[in-house]
Amino acid sequence: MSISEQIILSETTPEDRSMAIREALRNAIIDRRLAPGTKLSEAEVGSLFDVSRTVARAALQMLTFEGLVKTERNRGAFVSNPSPDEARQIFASRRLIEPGIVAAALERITLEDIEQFRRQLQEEERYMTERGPAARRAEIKASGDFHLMLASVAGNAILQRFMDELIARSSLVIALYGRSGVSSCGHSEHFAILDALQAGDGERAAALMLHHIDHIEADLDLQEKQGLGLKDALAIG
Amino acid sequence: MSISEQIILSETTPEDRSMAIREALRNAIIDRRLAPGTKLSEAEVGSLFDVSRTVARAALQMLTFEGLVKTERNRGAFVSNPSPDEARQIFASRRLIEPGIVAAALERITLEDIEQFRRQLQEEERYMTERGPAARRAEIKASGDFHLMLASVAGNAILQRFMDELIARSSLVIALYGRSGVSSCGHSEHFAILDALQAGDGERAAALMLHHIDHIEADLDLQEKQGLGLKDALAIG
DNA sequence: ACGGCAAGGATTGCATACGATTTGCGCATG
DNA sequence: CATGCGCAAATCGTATGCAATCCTTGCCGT
Repeated sequence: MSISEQIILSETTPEDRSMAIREALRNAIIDRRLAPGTKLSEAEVGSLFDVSRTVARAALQMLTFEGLVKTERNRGAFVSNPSPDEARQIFASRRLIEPGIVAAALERITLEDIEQFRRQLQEEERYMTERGPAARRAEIKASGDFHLMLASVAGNAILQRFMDELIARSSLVIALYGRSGVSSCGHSEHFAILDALQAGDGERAAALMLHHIDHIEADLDLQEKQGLGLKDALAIG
Repeated sequence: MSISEQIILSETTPEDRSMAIREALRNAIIDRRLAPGTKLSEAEVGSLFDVSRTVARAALQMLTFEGLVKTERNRGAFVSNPSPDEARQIFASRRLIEPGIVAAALERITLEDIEQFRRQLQEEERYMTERGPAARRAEIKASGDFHLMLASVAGNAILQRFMDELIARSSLVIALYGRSGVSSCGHSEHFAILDALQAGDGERAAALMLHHIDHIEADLDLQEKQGLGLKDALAIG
């Protein structure tokens, strides 16, 4: 493990430290500071955050439930390395859910919300001008945030939680299989969706969202890359 | 807590006992053997299943993630008492997801699957003839199983997990707010959906599924019945 | 008589200790 | 030199102990 920053979470939440650790690890994973396959030993996580294994374990359990880490009995927890097939399932799920989210959001969104969204998107535009892995990570994160904000105004806590998981895993997949400037096209599409919402055209907004997801997935290179070594050896041998 | 049967899970799974406990509690909750609001103390659960608080706690954590129990810090875990609003969100989510599941299932379902489904449905019919709370619980459970089986043939593990949660919470809601013979109409609708699937008519199957969900929700009496026991006592006294 | 308050009990939150299981390495041996 | 066996290190799974927190309830002052 190589989290450069020893994150101080003493001040953040006096309660539920495992939640804070989950959040920190979650961010590290979807930012790709923790590479897929990285081992997350309970003791290591615990010492990094200066807590006992008990609470570290709880955090890892939560992440396992979210599908961001895979736990093998008596072996440990590892950052999830989603297969292309898993990636396809993730996007299939999003295609199913997000149009509905858009429709629900249309019912409840206010002008203030839309203003807020626009400010957020303009904020993101700054990252697009920059290059480098840090900027790319910020892009991926911000792009996901748009979808999450949309889910939050939809007013359905359950769907919001589903989206939380889907976006997190999508970020992981994009970081793994992403090809190029995902966001350059994705960004304008976010604006287009907002426009449709503002115009009250749910039909169009949903269609745009579908296209948007298609574009994101189309930009991926979903090839079986390094089949865990074992499969490579078997296939080659 | 009053789980009559002290379930023996020593033989079931030599590994991951917390998972077995989760399963047992889960069944008890959706079968309504554990009433909403029931306190699930770590020590009590632990002693019931003859494990330490640690593993009991893990099981409760998982159930909390699924939304079947609500945990209050420093207070304990309680069987979830879904509000009418939560119930509406659950069914809204199902309306969003299940038609997509039907469509996906259509692509992959085999004749054997359909045969299996029919056998299952006929099996359920036995329960319908009986009366009493036990039969009602069995009905609710079986009715949910149909949807879960459908999700499993859809071939999307993520959606399947979402449905797992939605069905579990639906069962809880139906047990809480259900009015009458949910299944009498629901059952025939299951057959109708199967017929549409066998005919390869995804359009119709999805529409039938939507109607089916509508019917289930329509049969609920979604009034704020926040008794909490206190008000019960007051009303009676 | 009523409202605030403090002591007591119960329960969770967390840390640590111990046993179980797996992995990897070294050594003996063919 | 290759191979198989066995031991040791590491890590997880689980139990239990202690401290912190919250609720209850009885008490006292007003």
